[in-house]
Amino acid sequence: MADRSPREPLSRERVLAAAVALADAGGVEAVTMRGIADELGCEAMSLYYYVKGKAELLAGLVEVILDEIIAATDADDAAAGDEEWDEAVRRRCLTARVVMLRHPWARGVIAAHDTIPPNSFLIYEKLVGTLVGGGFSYDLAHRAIHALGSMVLGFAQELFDPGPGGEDEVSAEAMEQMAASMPHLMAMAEMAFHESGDGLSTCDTQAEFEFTLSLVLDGLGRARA
Amino acid sequence: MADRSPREPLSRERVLAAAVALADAGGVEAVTMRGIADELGCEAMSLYYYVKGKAELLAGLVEVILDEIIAATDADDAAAGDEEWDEAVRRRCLTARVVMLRHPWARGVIAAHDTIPPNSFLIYEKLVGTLVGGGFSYDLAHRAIHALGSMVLGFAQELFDPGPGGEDEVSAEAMEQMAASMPHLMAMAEMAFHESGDGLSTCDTQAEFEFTLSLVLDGLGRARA
DNA sequence: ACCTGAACACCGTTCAAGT
DNA sequence: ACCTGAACACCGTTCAAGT
Repeated sequence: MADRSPREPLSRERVLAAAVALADAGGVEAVTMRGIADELGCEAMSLYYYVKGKAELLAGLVEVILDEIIAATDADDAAAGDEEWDEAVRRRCLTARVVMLRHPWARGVIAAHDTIPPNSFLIYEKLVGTLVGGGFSYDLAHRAIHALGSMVLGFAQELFDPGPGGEDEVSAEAMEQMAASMPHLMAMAEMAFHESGDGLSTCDTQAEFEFTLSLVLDGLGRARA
Repeated sequence: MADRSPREPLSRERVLAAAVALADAGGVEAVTMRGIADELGCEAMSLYYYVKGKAELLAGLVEVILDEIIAATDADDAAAGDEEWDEAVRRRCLTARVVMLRHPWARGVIAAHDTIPPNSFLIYEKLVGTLVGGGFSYDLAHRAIHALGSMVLGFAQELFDPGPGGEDEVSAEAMEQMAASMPHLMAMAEMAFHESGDGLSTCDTQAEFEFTLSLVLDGLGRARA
């Protein structure tokens, strides 16, 4: 699979794209530094100029497929006419699932990855927007995100957990810049902040789990009748 | 971590236990043939006498934590008095979650693993039993299993899919033996068989996904009001 | 039957060196 | 700035050989 074109410049995007192609073809175990290099017609060490290491590369893969989900749902949103909040949410979940099915390896990689992909916030922001627009309180929207995330991605993530890495990587300005473009997430975070006295609260995933569980059990009980 | 006792005989169980210990302490990446051997005070090659390879070892790890879930829920069941179907199911989901939280690495390993762990059928059998006992049709019980599985394990598995491996590994007698001890699963499989004309049907995971999605969305809509 | 030494192919990663 | 050769530590796995 080497020798695509005489001299296409390397780039982080090309590296990630090659990695995705390898994963699609042969699963995660096919994603190897040397394999990617082969695909790109370069040496394995060249990749380190665009990616810090294997871990960052896998994180990059997650972001790529999340971007694919974002692109797909955005296109859908643009094509959609007037719809209720639940119609919109259902539609987005289904197209997200289509993307996930296109990359069967992604489930495992996402589940194994422990830090939150930054671009997932874009998805949440939009989702919370639709929910609040549909009459949801920020509190319920928060629970909804957890419930739906556990369905589509396969588990609920922490939303506001800074993670063990500390506050490096993202500068304060970049953070504020990001926050400015996500009014709904900000409002939601503030909500959570007020409720739990001690600073920026991490999600109570136990409570979220029980909430979703109740949703499902209630629904099953109703379906039984 | 070597040199536990002068001469404890190796065994598949000890190998898996050592692997779990390593994973608990350092994540999946800490699970290495040589690492396990160190833990057990033997050489890496000795492990191949009890485990076919790394893949089978990971499959073994999944079974170990499923066994842990089974043991925990069984103990709970024994301690529980009279309860409605939904109380029992909720309780089991919660204790299953406790086990999953004890082994954070398990989520990724299970999600990455593509074949169905045999002992998961034990869990399903019991679950279907409670549901049917609670007035569920086998059809709805089937959907319930998918919905709950996607919550606890993080995704819905195929239930009757023989998998790409063909019918080796499990002999016909062992299969029948197993089937005899799982009347509810058998009944459910027969149900699915009758509905889809063409042989032993694989699950329509798309339909299951949409069903669970509707459960969640309906529940959210109700919570909003 | 159970375990191991030696050996192989392959991996991620570093670093000094090339252009 | 971008890429690579050489080298290292570490994998999984095989196989013939030990007891």
